[in-house]
Amino acid sequence: MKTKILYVEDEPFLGRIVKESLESRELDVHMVMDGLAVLPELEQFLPDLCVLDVMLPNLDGFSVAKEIRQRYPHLPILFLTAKTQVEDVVQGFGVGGNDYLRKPFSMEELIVRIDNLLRMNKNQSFAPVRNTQAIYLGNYEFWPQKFELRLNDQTRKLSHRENELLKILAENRHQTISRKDMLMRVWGDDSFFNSRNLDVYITRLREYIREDPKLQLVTIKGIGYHFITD
Amino acid sequence: MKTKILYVEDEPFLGRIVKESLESRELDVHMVMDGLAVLPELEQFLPDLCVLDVMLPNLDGFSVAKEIRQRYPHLPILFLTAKTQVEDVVQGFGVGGNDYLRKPFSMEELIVRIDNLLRMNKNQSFAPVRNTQAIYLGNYEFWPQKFELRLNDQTRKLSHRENELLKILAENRHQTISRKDMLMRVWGDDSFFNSRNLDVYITRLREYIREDPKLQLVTIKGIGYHFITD
DNA sequence: TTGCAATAAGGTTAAACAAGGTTAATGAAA
DNA sequence: TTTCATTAACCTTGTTTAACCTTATTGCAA
Repeated sequence: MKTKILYVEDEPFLGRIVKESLESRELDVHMVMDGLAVLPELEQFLPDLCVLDVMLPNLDGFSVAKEIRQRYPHLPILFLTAKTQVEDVVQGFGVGGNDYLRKPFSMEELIVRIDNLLRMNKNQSFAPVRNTQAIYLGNYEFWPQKFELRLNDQTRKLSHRENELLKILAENRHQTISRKDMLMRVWGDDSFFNSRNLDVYITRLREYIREDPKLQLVTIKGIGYHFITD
Repeated sequence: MKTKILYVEDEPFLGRIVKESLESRELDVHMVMDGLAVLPELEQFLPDLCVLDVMLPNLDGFSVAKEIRQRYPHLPILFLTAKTQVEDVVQGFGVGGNDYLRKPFSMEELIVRIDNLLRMNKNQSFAPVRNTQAIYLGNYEFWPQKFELRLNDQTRKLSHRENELLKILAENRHQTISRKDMLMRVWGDDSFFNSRNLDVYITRLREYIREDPKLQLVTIKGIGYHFITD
């Protein structure tokens, strides 16, 4: 499957050139022209990387990045902007950006920077969970697109929330994941009630993975969880 | 423990300014002025990140980067150079660089870019304990990724704080570790209450390792602790 | 130099508190 | 009307705070 780029740009001219240029490098590019359209598209498309223009109608690129970062802590974000002031760069990294390229830029440079971010991120997250492949968790097979968790020849159907949560845990196994990240990605906010909700789902997932004692969902009180799979 | 930066720069003037500026941000900076001196220093110092000037005497920055990359696949490398041609940028990423900043640059921008690389790399660097499996402490086995401390066939689950603290002690066994370092790494600050907190956890860890009299957690009053494991 | 406070640092234990675990009941949607 | 998500109630555990005790270090007088 091709690497997927979500490209947010409101200048149609520049947009088309960049999009085509990236596509000619075997990247699957979706372009969005409005800040408000980014999050819905993101959830649909599940890209491997975002390229964001900063000046956008309705919702500026920095705000968009903040929202993205809340839900997807490891998704690489590259800003592409005419703002050349150092304060803008600082702000860009401050809201969770991972690179910042000033306009005008050369396509070559954009490409090597994209490649670099993808390379750095490869072992992180996100990317693993997508296509029709299974994720192996101890003796279990987890099929996130099918909402299924298998052990030998038993298959358990997962609900939407169960599936989302297990996906996040699986993507981030062997790292500590904050409760906040989980809440933002599964529920979209981290209010008190959703927080107790998360506890309920953690209990349920622990029950589902109980058959393999190698799988451990360790609580880190006050912080989050740590999923151990071997 | 401070984050360590290896800075390779042959212009003494610029070098001093950048070094001091980074040090004022609580980074531990070693500066090297010759391409050939980089690898030995690297192995000694084991930095968390390298900042490389490209034009160097004896061995240029790109070649140095290639060597570094061979040995340390995940160590972040940031190029800092007067070369502004796109081909140079492409080459920089091609040899394994992770960011490329053109001279003249602002200190602010360098700092946010360094922070960004460190943040992105957090979970896969080559720091001493992270990639290790078990750490053997006398008759005990300590599995920091699993939050487990084993003796023969008994396994004790450690809490987050217990685990962090034992990790620091284990990493620094046979050296004196200051209370301040421990507090900063486990609690993030060294206020009075956390300080008493540390005492409580030290007591607890002493109880956990009591079965092997070779293990001694020696108090050095007014300074810190010294963990003896044989 | 010895001996003896005085003080500060840390040790130990238990209580208080907050975070999360568990289970069941309620509510909403298909 | 069954399934899933949410809310609620009650329980367990880790972390922090507090109180009291022990040990090292310091300063000073004999």
